[in-house]
Amino acid sequence: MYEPTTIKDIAKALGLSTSTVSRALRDSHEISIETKKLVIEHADKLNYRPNPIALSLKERRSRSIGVVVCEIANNYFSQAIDGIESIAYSKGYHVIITQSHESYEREVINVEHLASRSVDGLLVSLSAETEQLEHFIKLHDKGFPIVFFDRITEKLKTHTVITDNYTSAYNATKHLIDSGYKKIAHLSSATHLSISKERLSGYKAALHDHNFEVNELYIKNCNHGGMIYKELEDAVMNLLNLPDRPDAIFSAGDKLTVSCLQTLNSMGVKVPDDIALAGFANTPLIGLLKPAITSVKQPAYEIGQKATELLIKLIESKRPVTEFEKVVLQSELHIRDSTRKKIKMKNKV
Amino acid sequence: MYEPTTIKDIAKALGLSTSTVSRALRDSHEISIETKKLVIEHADKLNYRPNPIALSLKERRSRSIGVVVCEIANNYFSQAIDGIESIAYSKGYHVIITQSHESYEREVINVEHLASRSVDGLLVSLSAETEQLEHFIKLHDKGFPIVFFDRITEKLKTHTVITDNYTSAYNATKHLIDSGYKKIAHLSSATHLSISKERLSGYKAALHDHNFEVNELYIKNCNHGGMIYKELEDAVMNLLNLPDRPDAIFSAGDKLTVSCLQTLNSMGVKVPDDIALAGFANTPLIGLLKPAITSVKQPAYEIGQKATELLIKLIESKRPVTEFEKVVLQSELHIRDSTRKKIKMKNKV
DNA sequence: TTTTTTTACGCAATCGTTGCCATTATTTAT
DNA sequence: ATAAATAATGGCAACGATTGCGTAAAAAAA
Repeated sequence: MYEPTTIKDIAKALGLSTSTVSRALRDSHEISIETKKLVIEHADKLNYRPNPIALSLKERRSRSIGVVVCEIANNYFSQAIDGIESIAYSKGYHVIITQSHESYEREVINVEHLASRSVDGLLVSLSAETEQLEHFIKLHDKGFPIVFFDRITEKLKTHTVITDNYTSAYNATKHLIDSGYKKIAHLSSATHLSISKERLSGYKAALHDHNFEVNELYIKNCNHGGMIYKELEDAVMNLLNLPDRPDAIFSAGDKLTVSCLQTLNSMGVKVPDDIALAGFANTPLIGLLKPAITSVKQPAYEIGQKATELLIKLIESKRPVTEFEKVVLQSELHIRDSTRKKIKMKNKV
Repeated sequence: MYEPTTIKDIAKALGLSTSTVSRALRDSHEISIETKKLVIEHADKLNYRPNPIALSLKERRSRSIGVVVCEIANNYFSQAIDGIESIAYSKGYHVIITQSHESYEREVINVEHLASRSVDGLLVSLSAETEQLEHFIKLHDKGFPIVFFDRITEKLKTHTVITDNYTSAYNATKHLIDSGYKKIAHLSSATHLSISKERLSGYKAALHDHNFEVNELYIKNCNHGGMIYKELEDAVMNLLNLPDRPDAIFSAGDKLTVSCLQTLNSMGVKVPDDIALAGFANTPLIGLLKPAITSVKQPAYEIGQKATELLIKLIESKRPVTEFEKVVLQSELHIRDSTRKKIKMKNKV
């Protein structure tokens, strides 16, 4: 029912060949000025737009890049996507966004669809469920351009862009220590994710450097990355019911941090008086919460930009690339009410 | 550099014609079982995937739908997109998401790119800047399937899906009145948007039904839909500096509601004691804010689903559709601290 | 005037896939 | 034994746009 104008329609209407029309539209020097004018006028009148599908088929590229993230509702990712778009559009690429919803299966489906030629390259942040990487390796081995950001993997040699998770976690933990908290718990996402590992080691290092013991009971992982509220709630409950209850929680993700506060609030646990809370979070609302939460804010926009620049470089490179960059950007620690200094009971201990 | 397997590769390797291979893969009855087995095995080995671009070119459809919203960082829209995806995937369609960032120009670019054949239909929520609708009318006149949701227009005859904005606004305003507030201001998005108009009339109707005068000084519009913080801040400031300062604000959008609270907080204005606040908002964080905000929660997920169902029906219809639906879904009013009952000073007035 | 150059265009192949028709070989009916 | 039917496959065109090559006519040079 909907029939866009093609080059053929113009050719037929003007009694020319399709090649002439094509060349006239591309302003070739071997077409007379009068014919060009005629063709362009007619194309305008018929509102002609070249069919990008036909072009893709011919040029074997679509000038678009695919994005695979777990959830666009997460502010970290929506900011990253804004960064991705800013670079992509400026270089003439379109952006196709897909969500894995932390599901391995969905990730595979999205990747396969995007890659099978509708997209020139992929920007990926792995889902919490993903442990198998075959779907990426298959493509990567054939030279298909992929750049990982945020949740990356070492199993493929390619560009990666991340926040300095180690330092970010170290600083947040150190801040809790400096504020007088002694029993600091750590709430994180799926154990096998790169971000979880890096943040965990930053947390441990800070404890270690300040002569604190690492208590394994204080470390809780949510394997669904907070997608399942119950899982998070159980983890928090578990921490609260510990015989030696922690006096602070350092959480390692947007969703975790917010849900953690929600659980604490709903249980009537006062933050920071009963328990302090600091965590990774990119929500602009974080400062408006009750209480305002001390947060690690990642440079999501810049991460998206950098990842896209690297991807486009990969796509447009004439020869196979063998040298890969690992870009590490710094985060900002925003100190707010949820980690207010603990009043030290100096003479009581 | 990246060369996917084609039907030709299989044909050559097996000494068959491309047609035979094609038919074997589609399990045609006119291909012998042995040949089929041979072809399928080889296709598996070479990890063959049909090229969707070639298919699109041939079938003149891409089995994908385009989405144009102002901002995915807005929870209303990310929830709507989840609804869109749920239906689209179940019917075998892919979803391409684009953002207008409330810019008319960007909207036009996105629409033209999506429509010029990379997409079978469009789901649209208009940008705050959009007043001209030529870019949609051109397509619509040619029979290109478009469904509007949320910010709709009457200038095109097509399916639309919205929240009952009138009733939602009416109820929120009524709630403020019932809670004892007398001077209720209204903060809204660009005046020409359908949502603004409908919400404004609901607000006015509630005032009218309770014998309140409509004070035009109490009605503020942000023509950039809250994208520019300064604009919103000025509007709020303006309300606060009015000689007869309002005692409540009813705001008409996710971003507006939250930014309004932010401005009030930063100015040291107490909510609800100095001024009450109720507004449209779909952020799950709304209840965690300080104070928790009374909110109109729209059925964003369902709106996305319904709009997608209608669009796919349009796409797959054999004959031109002339009867269009206007689906109106109800919202939920969640009453929270920000509109706590005003203590009536009975004998003092 | 004849030869060479230039101008301006058309033809056909290409990208990957499928649909239609033709062709061959084999089987069945007469 | 011959005609007809069936099975299994190949060949070609088409989808829309681009492009190298070929060529006619016109213009320029000899």
